[in-house]
Amino acid sequence: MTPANLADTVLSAARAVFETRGLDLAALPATTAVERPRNPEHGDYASTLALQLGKKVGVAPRELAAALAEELGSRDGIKAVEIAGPGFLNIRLDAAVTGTIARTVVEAGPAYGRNEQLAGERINLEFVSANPTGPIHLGHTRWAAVGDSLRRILAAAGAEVTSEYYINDAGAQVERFARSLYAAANGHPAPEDGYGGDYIGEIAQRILSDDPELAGQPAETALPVFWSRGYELMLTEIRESLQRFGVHFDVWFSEKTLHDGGAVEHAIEELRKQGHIFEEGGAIWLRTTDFTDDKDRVLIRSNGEKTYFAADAAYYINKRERGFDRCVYLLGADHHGYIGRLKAIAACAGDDPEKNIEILIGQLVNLVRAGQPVRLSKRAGNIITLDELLEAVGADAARYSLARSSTDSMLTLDIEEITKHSSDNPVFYVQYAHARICSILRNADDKGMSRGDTYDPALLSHERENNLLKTLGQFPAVVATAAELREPHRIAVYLEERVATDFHRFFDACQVVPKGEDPVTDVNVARRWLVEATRTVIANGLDLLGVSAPERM
RNA sequence: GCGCUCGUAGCUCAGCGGAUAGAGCACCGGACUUCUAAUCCGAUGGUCGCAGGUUCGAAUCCUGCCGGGCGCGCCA
Repeated sequence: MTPANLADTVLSAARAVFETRGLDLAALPATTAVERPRNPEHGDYASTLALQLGKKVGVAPRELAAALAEELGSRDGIKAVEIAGPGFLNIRLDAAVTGTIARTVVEAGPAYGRNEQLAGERINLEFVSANPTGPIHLGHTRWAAVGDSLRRILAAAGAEVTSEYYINDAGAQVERFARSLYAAANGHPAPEDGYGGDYIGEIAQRILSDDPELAGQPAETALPVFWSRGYELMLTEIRESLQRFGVHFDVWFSEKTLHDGGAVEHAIEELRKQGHIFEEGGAIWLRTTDFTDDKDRVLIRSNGEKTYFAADAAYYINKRERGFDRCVYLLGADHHGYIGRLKAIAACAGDDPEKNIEILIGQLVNLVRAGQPVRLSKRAGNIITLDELLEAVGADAARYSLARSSTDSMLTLDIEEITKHSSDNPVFYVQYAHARICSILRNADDKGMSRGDTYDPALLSHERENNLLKTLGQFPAVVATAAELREPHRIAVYLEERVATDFHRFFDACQVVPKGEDPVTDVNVARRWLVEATRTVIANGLDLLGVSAPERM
């Protein structure tokens, strides 16, 4: 029995009690959950349903709990139900019930943990979207890791997800980039408003090696070439960096195509139809203050130029026209001022800003080494690049470290700590559990100890087997919660503090493969099921984080 | 000034209203002749920033204050 099954049982028992006593069935929630008490004396699972409902229906919580306990106690698989404190229900299960979780997990395999919570939802997930004017750096890296995990998690929850990278290839930034390349190619210092950093020189040299004549040519003819070649080389480099990081984008969306294809004009027409466009001082405005913005925004400046905001609006409308129900934006804390105006775009377009658009804000990341601020990057000038981070710590450690904590909290990564190949490093703690299991399974196979078709779940009765089984049973709920709250770190915390911990403790106390010449017992076989189930959960969980599950370490 | 966000062990961080607030690092003490010791077992370490409020119950929700980070353009 999984926790979800038990929760259903609790709810159905509550319904029975309500019917018997003539209580208001409308007070019952649609779903409930059971929790795992920290204190083992409080049973296998606990429910707070009586506490929550007591007041609603005017029955003392303890009295309601007593009735629920009696009803629940008669259900299959439940050994005992006790009432504690103000009305907690502490539930104990029959010995074999928890043991069946291993079969549930093994049979589901890679699908274990997937759920249908977000089935039917079409989600556009936009993240990173760094300007193609320099390498991906630390500021983007947290979202690369978290965004890609979120993509996997939302998909596991049944959503149809498209991950998207918005390329800001129109406007002044890329022009500055081109001018910087041109200056570097001619041995001049970067323009006042241009880009510094060694990569500018490197890219300029690559362009020159293809076309050495370019250096001497006037800006008029050379700049367009530096623009297009520089853009191409930079974007390729960005794609390759992200690929090395294991981050996948379904769509690379060019801002320029938005302008060239008339999407901005189209968007303004759509917004005009909704009645939120006005003219003032020769400029075209969107009255975002009709909704959640603190000031109105210019779409077309009085000199005829479209603003970046106009492209934002056009992009949002484009996404909706491509059929996405929900447009999710992952932005750094330095962009939190955009929430109001982005939501206002959706509202001005006639959408529901609470449903069709969602903006997630993540705090910034600091890097230190042994407690000291990390030296500045040579390559990017004043920031650390993703490539440098990858070189220093590797993709697995980098992704895990970044995905491990809530994006609400500012994160300080210590390079020294995450490069340690030892127990100091949480990612290895989880990966090691997986490698250990693979080793056990190899040994079992060598001994001809197969899993077979079945096992006796009652034999998995050791306290540490029980804890591990109950932990494995929580995985689908953890995935569902991570998807619902857009919080990938819950997967990492669960793997680390629950699964890997419970597995290592189990391993320490319970022999899986018989020692020496000992015969294979039914207990050994049952444990093999448990170990395979554990391997499945760790592999599935690490996959959601984009971290590898090694078979050997 | 206005707005967003964070404040939990020496450090880095968990804890979507539940029971005695957790983990890793650091520090101290134990456990390997047999499935991986990158592990396990134990000890130390807390006014959950402060003060009120909401309720059976608050680290969690509300208000105020203090402290850190960030943002407030016909810039991109």
